[in-house]
Amino acid sequence: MSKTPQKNTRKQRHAATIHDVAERAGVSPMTVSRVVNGGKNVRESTRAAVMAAVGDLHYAPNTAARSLAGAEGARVGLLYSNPSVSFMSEVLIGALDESSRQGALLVLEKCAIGDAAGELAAARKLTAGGVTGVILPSPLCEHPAIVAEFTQAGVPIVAIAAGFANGEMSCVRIDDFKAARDMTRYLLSLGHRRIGFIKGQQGTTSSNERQRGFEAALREAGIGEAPMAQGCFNYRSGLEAAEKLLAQRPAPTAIFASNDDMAAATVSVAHRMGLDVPGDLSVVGFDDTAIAATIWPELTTIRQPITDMARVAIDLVLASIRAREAGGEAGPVDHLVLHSLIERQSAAPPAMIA
Amino acid sequence: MSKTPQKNTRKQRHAATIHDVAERAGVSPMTVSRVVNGGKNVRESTRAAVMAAVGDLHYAPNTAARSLAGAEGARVGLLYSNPSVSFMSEVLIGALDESSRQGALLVLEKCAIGDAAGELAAARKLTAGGVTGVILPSPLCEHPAIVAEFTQAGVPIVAIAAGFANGEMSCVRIDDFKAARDMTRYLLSLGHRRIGFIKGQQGTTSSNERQRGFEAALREAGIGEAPMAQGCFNYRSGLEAAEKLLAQRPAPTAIFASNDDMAAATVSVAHRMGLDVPGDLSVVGFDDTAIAATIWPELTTIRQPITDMARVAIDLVLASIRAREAGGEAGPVDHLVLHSLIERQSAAPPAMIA
DNA sequence: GAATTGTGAGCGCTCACAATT
DNA sequence: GAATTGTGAGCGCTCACAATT
Repeated sequence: MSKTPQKNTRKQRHAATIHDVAERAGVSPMTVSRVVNGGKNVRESTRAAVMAAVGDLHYAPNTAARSLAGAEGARVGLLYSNPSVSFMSEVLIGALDESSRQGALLVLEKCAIGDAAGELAAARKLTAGGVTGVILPSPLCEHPAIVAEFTQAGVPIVAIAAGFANGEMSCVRIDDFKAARDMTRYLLSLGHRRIGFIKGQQGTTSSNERQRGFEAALREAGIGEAPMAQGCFNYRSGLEAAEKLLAQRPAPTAIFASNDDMAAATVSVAHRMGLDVPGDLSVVGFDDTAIAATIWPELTTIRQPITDMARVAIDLVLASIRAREAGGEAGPVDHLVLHSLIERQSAAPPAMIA
Repeated sequence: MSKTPQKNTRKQRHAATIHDVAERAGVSPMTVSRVVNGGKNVRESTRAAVMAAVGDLHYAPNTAARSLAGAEGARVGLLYSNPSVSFMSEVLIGALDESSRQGALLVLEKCAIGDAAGELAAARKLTAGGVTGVILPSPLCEHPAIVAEFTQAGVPIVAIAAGFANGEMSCVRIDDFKAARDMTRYLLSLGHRRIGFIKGQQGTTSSNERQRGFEAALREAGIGEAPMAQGCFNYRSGLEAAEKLLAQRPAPTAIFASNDDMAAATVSVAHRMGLDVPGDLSVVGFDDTAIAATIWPELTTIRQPITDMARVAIDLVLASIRAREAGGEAGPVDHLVLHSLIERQSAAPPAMIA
C-alpha cells in the first residue's frame, strides 16, 4: 500500500474517503459520488467496480462534508398519532438517532388520535413543508386518505409496525400472526385450555393478524371455541372486555389481550374481583410498552424491537429518496424483524381444577 | 449594503457566515472563531465587537463545516438508570435532538437500577470512552461516587430534575417544592381536608422537596397532621402505601402520591376496595409519565417539561465543554423551568360527608 | 517573552459545467 | 445528440503556524 506522504498540518484521518474509493475503482471521485447516491447515468460495470471498492474499504460518506457541499439534506416527515406514548417514544428515539447519523432532517408532526380531518391536515402540513419522504407508524399507515396525500405528492412512505405489506409502500414490521401464535402456544404449554382473547382495534390489520395467530394456535391444539371480546387498544376498552370475559362460565384461566394497555386493565379487573394474578388468572399482553414493566405483577408480553425498526425505516426512506432524486425507483420493501416473548410474572400454569 | 457579486455556480446561501461576522467586526474569521468558541486569548474589546456583530447578523456556526474542519466534536455522555421508561424516553428525545442539532455526539450508557457497582462501572466506561461532558438524570446525580468519578476526570456534569442545586454541578429542574404545594392547594381548593401523602424514595432531594411542599400547603390551610406512608417510586410500593393510608380512620378523601406509578397503584387499590375514583377518593400523581394518561380514570398530575429540560441540559454541558477546552471556566448554573398542573379525571370535590 | 491577531491550507464532499465516448 | 465520465471550484469552518503588538 503506497500512501502519498501526508502533511503533518492535520491530524491523521482513518476512515476511507471518496478519493480512496475512486482511486481503488479507477474512476473519478464524482463517479463514486454518483454511484453512492444512486445516480442514473452510470454504466453498470462502473457501478459494480465502485461498489466493490466501497465494500473493500468499508466506505461510508461523511455526512458533514456532504451537507457542507450543498447536498440537499433529505427532509423526512414523521407523522404520529399513536395512542401509546412509549411506543412513540421508541419510534422517536430510533428515528431521531438514525436521521442525525445520516445527516437527514426529521420533521415531526403530531395529530390527534382518530381525528380524520386533523390527520389529513397534519399530512398536508408535511407535504407543504417539502418533506421528501415520510415515516408512518401504525395505525396511520392504514388510512387511505393520508397515504393518498403522500403518494400524490410523490413522497415515498415507509410504514412502521403495519401488520401487513401491500404493494403501495415499504414497511418494517414483525410478523404479528406468528407472534400471537407463539404467545398462545406458550399459554397452552403452561397447561391453559380456556383462554380468553381481547381483540384490538377493529379493522386494523395488525389486530386481525394477532387474532388469526391466536386462533391458529388453538386449532393446532384441537381447541375449537374460545371466549373473545372486542377492545380498541386502550385501557378503558380493556376494562370492559375483561369484565365480559371473566363473567363467562366456565371462566377462562388465562386472558390474552392484543396489547399491554388492555392487559393491564385486565389485571386491574381481576384484582377488583379478588382474583390473584397469575394464581387464579394468567394475563398476557402484546407490545412490551412501559406499562408492562410498571404494574404489578409485571406483564408477560411480546416485544417488538421498535427502536431498531424505526432506524431501519429511516434507512429505507432515505434510500428511496436518493433513488428518486437520481431518477431511479425501487419497488416497496417488506422488512420483517424478529419479535420476542418476554416472560415476566403475569402468567403461570392454571390452578388445579377445583 | 454593497455585496460582492456572487458567482452563479452555487445556490445562494442566506445565513450569515463567519466571514460576514468578521467583516462587520473588522477582524479576521479566525478571531471570530475564537470568540464564538470561548477562546481565552482575546482582548475584551475585540470580543465585544465580535459578539455585537454576531448578534446583529444572528450568526450561528454551521455545524457541518465545523466538524468537517476537524473541530473535535463534543462527546456527551448520558448515564441512565431511571426506573421510569417514559421519563427516560423524554430525556432521550430532547437530548438526542439537541445534540444532533449542535453536532455533538451523544453516548448513551444504561445501568441497572440501584446497583451501585454497576452504576460506577457504567460511569467509568463513559470517562474511559473519552466523554467531555455528561448529563445525569435524577436520581444518579445524587450518588456521590458517580459524581466523584466525573469530577475527578474533569468532566463537567449537568443534572436533570435533580430537585436541588448545589455548588458542584449545573442543574436543570422544576421547583419540586412549589409544584407539590400547587398540587396540594388544588386538592384543598376542591374541598379536601383529609389528604393522604405517599412519599417517594427515601433520601432523594426531590422526594423531600415534594413532601415539604405538601406540608407547607397544609400548614397554610391550618391543617396540622396528615396521614403519610413511605413509598419508593414504584408501583408495588404504591400498592402497599395506599393500603395503609386507606385503612386509616377517618379515611382520607384524597391521596397525593409522589409520582404517577404510585398514584396508578393507588387507583388500583381503591378499585379493589370498591371505591370509585374520583367519586369516593381523589388520587393525584406527579411527573405526567405515560401511565398517567393510560389508565382509567386518567391521572391529574404535575408535568415537568422533560424534553425541553434535556435540551437545556445539552446546551449547558456543551457551553461548559467549550469553555473548558478554551481555558475558561464558568460556575455551575441552576436552571429552573416551569411545571404545570395537568387536570384530568382522577380528582374531584370530596363526597358529602355521610 | 507573552498575549493577541492573522494567513494559508485543507477537511470530504457535490455543484455546474466541460469533455469524452 | 444522448449517455457517461471528469474537472475545478467552492461549501464554512478550524488547523498549525506565522506575524504582530
